[in-house]
Amino acid sequence: AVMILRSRFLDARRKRRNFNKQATEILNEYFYSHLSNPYPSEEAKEELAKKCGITVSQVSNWFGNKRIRYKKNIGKFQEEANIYAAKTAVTATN
Amino acid sequence: RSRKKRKPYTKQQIAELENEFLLNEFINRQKRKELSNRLNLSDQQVKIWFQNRRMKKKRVV
DNA sequence: GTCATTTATCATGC
DNA sequence: GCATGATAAATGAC
Repeated sequence: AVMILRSRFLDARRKRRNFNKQATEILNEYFYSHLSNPYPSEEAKEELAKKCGITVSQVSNWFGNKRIRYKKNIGKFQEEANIYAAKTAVTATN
Repeated sequence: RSRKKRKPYTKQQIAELENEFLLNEFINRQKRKELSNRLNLSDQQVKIWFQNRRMKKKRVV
């Protein structure tokens, strides 16, 4: 019983903290501009990690969660998809 | 062929798997069979558990 | 065998 | 009360 409690306490990686708004923006921009193939290469992950101020593993976690949750309920993310689609469209014209 | 649903193992099962992992990170067929039999897990499940466990160990930096 | 994934579950934030 | 990030089973490429 003590071991169980200790193992859970040591599992501090699970003490989650939300990413800041800027990092989420960057990740979403990449995701929705690569919606047909949302699998960033190792180099792309490192670049995203650097921009967002997080680790490569955290980038992988974010894309893993995003892909499955988007696939499971596309309707819920429709509004969000439109926002970033418009955003990338604007930057493309500039 | 449908994907098998992920089912978390019990504390008892994990405790015994971890204990065996301390002895040797690579389990042989013999021990694997006896361990899977004792824990009511398939031979494949024990094999996969050790693979994932080695990845987890590597991940801790 | 490793290793990037998929999927469900867990733990926390708010 | 769900959203979100991290972890635990399970699959598949290689």
